[in-house]
Amino acid sequence: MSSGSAGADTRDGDVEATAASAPRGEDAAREHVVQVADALYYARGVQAVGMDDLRSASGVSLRRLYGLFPSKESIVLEVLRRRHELWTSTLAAAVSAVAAEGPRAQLLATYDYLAVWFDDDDFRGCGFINTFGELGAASPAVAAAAREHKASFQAYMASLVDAAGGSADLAAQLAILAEGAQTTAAIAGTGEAAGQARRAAATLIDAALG
Amino acid sequence: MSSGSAGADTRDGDVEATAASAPRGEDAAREHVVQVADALYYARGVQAVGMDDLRSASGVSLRRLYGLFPSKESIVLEVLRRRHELWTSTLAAAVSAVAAEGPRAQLLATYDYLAVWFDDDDFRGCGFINTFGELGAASPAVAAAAREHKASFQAYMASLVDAAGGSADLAAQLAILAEGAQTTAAIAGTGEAAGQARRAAATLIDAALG
DNA sequence: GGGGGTTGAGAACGAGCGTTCTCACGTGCT
DNA sequence: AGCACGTGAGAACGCTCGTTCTCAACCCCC
Repeated sequence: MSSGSAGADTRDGDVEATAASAPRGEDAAREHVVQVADALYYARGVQAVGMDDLRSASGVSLRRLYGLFPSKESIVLEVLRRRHELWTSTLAAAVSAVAAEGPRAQLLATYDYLAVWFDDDDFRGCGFINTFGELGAASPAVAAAAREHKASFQAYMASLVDAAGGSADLAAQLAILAEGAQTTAAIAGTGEAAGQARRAAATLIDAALG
Repeated sequence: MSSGSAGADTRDGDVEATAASAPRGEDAAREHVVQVADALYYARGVQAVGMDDLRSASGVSLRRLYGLFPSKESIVLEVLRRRHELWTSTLAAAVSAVAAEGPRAQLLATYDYLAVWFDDDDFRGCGFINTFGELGAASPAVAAAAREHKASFQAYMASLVDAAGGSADLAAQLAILAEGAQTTAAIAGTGEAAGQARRAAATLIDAALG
C-alpha cells in the first residue's frame, strides 16, 4: 500500500534533467498526476473530471496514466491520502509554531489555521466531506478514507486537549466546532466561521480548565 | 419493493377506480415523484440515480416524468425545497414543544432533535451538504439552495438566541456546533456528536447568559 | 361510434464516461 | 544494424446517462 519505492522497477534513472512539465521518473510522475488530479477534483468534483481532463491538465497520456494507476478510483484514493498528509502536517506545523505559548494557544491555533485556509480563493470546503457526499454511498473505500481522516483529526485534538488537562468530551466538542466551521465557511462562501469557532473554542476551554 | 402503493399517501380527493401506485392528480404525482426521488438521492447520491431508476421506483413513466418536470435538475431542486420545508417545520415543532421551559431549553432542544435524526437507520448526513459537495461546483442553483437552507437555519437560531438575550455571535457559534455535529455524525457513522454538541452548546449559553 | 388528447412502455439518440487498443516512433541494448 | 520495448497521440469500445421520439392503447366528450 505504501506505494513507496519498495521493490519493482524504480531503477531511478533520474540522472537526466527533466524536460517538460510532466516529470520523468515513475514516482515523480505519480506525484505530478496526483497533484493535478487533486486540484481538479477539489475544484470541480470527482465525477465532473474525466480521465481525459486529467490527461490534458497533467500532460500525461492515457496510456501512461493507466500504467501508473490501475483505475480512476485508485487515483481518487491516492489524492485523498496525499491531501490527508498535507493537511495533517500543515496543521501540526501551525500548532507547533505556538508551542511556547502553551497548550491553550496550541488549541486555538487550530482555528487560526482554519481562518487562513478559508480565506484562500480556491477554498471550497473540506475535500473529504465533499468527496464523501459525492461518492461515500457508492464507494466504501472513499467513505473509509473520510472516516479515517476525521478520526485522525479527532485523535490529534484529543492529544492536544489531553496535554492541556482537558477531558475527552472537550476534545470532541472542539473537533465538532472545527468541523462545523469548515462546512459553514464552504457553503456560506465566507471565512467568518473560523473566528466564531475560535471564540466558541476559547469559551469552552476556559469553562473546562478555568 | 417498487414502493408498493406507497401506503397512506396523503388524502386523495378523487381516490377511486384504478388503485395504481402512482397518484392520479398532477400535483399529487409531482409530490409522489419528489418524495421517491428524495429517498433515492439521499441514499445513493444524485448522480448515482438515473431517471430510469426514478421511473421504476416511482411507477411514473419517463414520458410523464418529463411532463411533470422539465429536467432532472429541476427535480433535484424540488427535492431540496421539500427537504428544507420538512426539516424546518420539524425542527420548529421540536423547539415549540419545550417552549414552556424557556428559551434555554428551546435552544438545547435543537440538539435533541439532531440526536433523534442521527439515530435514524437511514441517516446519511445533511442532504444539503452532501448535494453541495456533489453538485455545488457545477450547479449554481444547487449551491444557492444549500446556502439559503443554511442561512435560514442560522437566522432561526439567531431568533431563538435573541429571545434568550444572547448575542449574534452566540447564535453563530451554536449554528456551527449543529453543523459540525451533522457532518461528524455522518462520517463517523455514530450519533454521539449530538450529545457532545448539546453539552458544548449548554456551556456556551451559560457562559454568555450567566 | 369515433376522433382528439393523454398515457405507458420502451426504443432511439447523442453525448460523455472509464478503459483498452492500435500504431508509428524513438531509444537503449547487443 | 537489428530488435524489443516503452511511449504518446488518439481512436475505439462498451456502457450509462438525460432527454426525446414512436406507437399503440385508452379515456372522455360530442
